[in-house]
Amino acid sequence: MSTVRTRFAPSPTGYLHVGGARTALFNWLHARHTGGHFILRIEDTDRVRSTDASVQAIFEALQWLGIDYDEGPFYQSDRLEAYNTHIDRLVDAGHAYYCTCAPEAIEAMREKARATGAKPRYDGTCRDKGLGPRPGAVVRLRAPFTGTTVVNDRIKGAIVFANEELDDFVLRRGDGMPTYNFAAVVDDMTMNITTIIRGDDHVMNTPKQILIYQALGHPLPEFAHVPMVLGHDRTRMSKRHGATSVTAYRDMGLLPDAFINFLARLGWSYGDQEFFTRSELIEKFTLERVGKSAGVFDPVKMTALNADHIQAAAPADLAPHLRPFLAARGWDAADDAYLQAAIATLQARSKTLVEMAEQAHFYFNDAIALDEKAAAKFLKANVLDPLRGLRDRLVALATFDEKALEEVFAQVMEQFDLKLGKIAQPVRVALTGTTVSPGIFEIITVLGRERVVARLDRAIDHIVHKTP
RNA sequence: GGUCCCAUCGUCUAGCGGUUAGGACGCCGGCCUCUCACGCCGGUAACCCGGGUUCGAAUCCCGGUGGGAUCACCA
Repeated sequence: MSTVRTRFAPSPTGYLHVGGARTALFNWLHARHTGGHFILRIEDTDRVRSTDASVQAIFEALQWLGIDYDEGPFYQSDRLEAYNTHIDRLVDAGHAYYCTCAPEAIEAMREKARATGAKPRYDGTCRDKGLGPRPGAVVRLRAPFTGTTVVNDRIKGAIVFANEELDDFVLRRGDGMPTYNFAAVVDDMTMNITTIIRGDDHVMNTPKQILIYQALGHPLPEFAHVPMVLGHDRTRMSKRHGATSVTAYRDMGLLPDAFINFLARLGWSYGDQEFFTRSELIEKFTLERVGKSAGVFDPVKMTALNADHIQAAAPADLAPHLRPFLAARGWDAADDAYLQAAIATLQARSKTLVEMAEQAHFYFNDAIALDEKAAAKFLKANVLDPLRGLRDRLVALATFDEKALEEVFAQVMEQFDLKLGKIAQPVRVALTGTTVSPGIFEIITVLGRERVVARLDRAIDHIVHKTP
């Protein structure tokens, strides 16, 4: 059995969107699972809509997703020679022919056909004229009128098309560029692609492509059409459903591993399991377990999965992902050990890296802003002495760890007859400026004695000056 | 409209003739607790409809309905 070869073949006419990312992912997973090769090919035969910025955007998105390729990127625009030699083969063999019909004329014949309820297809005016190459002429496939073409899909099973539904479609445009269907077949053929995994929206192209394979006398690859990703209104996902660009999810603070986990589970399942690491995905992914029906993209569930991944990750692995978000806020996270310690306290309370960065504010801002309401409620004269007592004991503490801290708090609580809640909240406000944060002992330990004492002093000062 | 695909809780899904139809997200209770979270316990909620086949259908077949995709010298 020959080794599996899959490919992702986006057209660079915009950013990489969610559906494309999932197609890329499934191709990649199938290749990695089987020990095959994954190839990247840029389908830029549309000279008008293709842009270099889009190509870069696609690279950037794939890199973030962690989807690497073994061959490529190949550009169809570099391969015109290959398409032309195959066109010549087809014309010489009589499987294709030159056509000089004007686009307007063809549109007119389609209109007419639609009006009479007939199929809007090319009428074959040039089919038997035996025309040779000439400027502006297109090349059409001589397609069969009768019979049937069947797609044996790995996901959907056998799909039968009557050939009379197809017409002599264009293989090469008047400007010499191949059409999508032709270029895709020539490329898949010459790149020895064994398994074509792509979106559902391509099934209607498949019989046309099969006809081309047959005309070229080449064995068929396997096809696997993955169901669509829908928006909340069950229509194909688009801009009006919110963010569709992959990099937008990066910027929202998703972890790439969480994102691919979510994408994989949208359409693919493995029993009751929801959480998959990247290597588990590779190990367990098979086309057999890809479902047949389209699925709605649920950002809430995606975020929940992201929270699970954040919680399961090692702080050291999270740090590089969090850094850009800290930097964007102008915070200095150069101290890696400090950053990781801070992360460890935030993992259970962050659904996204954005949330984590926001909650990390007090770790990276020594000039913390005291929330007005919080200060008014908790930094009052009645806690002045307990805070002072705590401060002095902390300064005197020999070992500054959670165990010692708990003892110190216990002493202060007993001395002033306070419950932990009564002292923890004022301290929390003093250290973070707000009433919400990780556990009080955790943040004291992470912040370290110097910062803690300085902030307690500030709070004490605040009480002294703001309170009558 | 033609052609093609699809159909289990609101959503993602498990199920591949016999299950109290399971899990996850969400939502609602409760517990835990120094705040917020995490976690834990419990609850809510589904087989699109109609015919067959079968001792027995969510599972197989047919029809309907609904949704989606596609009908280019775009990919």
